[in-house]
Amino acid sequence: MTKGHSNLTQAEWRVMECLWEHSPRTGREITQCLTETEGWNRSTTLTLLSRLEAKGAIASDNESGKKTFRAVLHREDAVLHETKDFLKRIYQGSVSLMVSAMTQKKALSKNEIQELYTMLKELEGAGEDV
Amino acid sequence: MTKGHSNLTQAEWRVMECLWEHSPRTGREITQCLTETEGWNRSTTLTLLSRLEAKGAIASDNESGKKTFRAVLHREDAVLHETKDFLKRIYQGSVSLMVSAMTQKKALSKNEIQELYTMLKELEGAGEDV
DNA sequence: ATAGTTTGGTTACAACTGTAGACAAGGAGT
DNA sequence: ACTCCTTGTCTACAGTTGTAACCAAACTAT
Repeated sequence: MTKGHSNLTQAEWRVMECLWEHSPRTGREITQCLTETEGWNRSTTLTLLSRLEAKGAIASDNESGKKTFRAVLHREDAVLHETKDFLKRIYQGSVSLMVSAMTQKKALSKNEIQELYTMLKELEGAGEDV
Repeated sequence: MTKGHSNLTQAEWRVMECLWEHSPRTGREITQCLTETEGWNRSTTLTLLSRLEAKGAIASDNESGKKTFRAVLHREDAVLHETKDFLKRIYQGSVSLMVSAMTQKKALSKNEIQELYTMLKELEGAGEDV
């Protein structure tokens, strides 16, 4: 799998996005959200929710009769994990290699470059005095 | 799928790496390479080779009795495709978002940052007069 | 020619994914 | 209490992926 081991699948990722956006949420809200954005059948979303709960990525609370789901896995962590995994697989773990490859292929817009540059300039500056 | 549509799977990617390193190559060389690096059974590699050929990512030549395989899909293209796909999935397509996320999580070494910065500085310079 | 070794192809199979129908428990309206 | 809707669980199923055993053609050394 573009994925490794306990990574999220693409479909699961979509569910998480939905929960990260706003958590906790009722099943109704989640299924609705994904029916709209992905055209999924209610069951599909529910199944994904189970799988995610099994994986420990989300949890459900059932207090007061109303069941709600909430993300346990933090977006940042998932993102970082996925990113590292990706970089390792394709670029031996190096971001610079990636950026280099992209620029070579002219896959970065002027804007992107500019933005990146500015960001790094700051980092460099901040880094000086550490 | 961590993958979109006609993307390479992780295992397939490994086979391609092997072929990209040096192409064309005989089945023997490839299976050997992957047995060493991945511990795969000969058959496993052969199966992957078939699948890759079916996908059109590689091709085989059988002239002079000796069969050889060669990469058809170029590494750069595969890499670019995979990268775009990844960025879209996780960072709405933005590299800067990615770098930003990584720095926030302190997932970039000083070196990486330095390297990136230098690279971009040049790009910026080159960009001026386009 | 014969037997053993390479080598490639075919088939298999379990785990994982995407996707959803069927069913059951809990509420709401009458 | 009875029926209808809502909501969650279970089951299913086809396609993909990782992994490999098995078989047959080719090749090699006697």
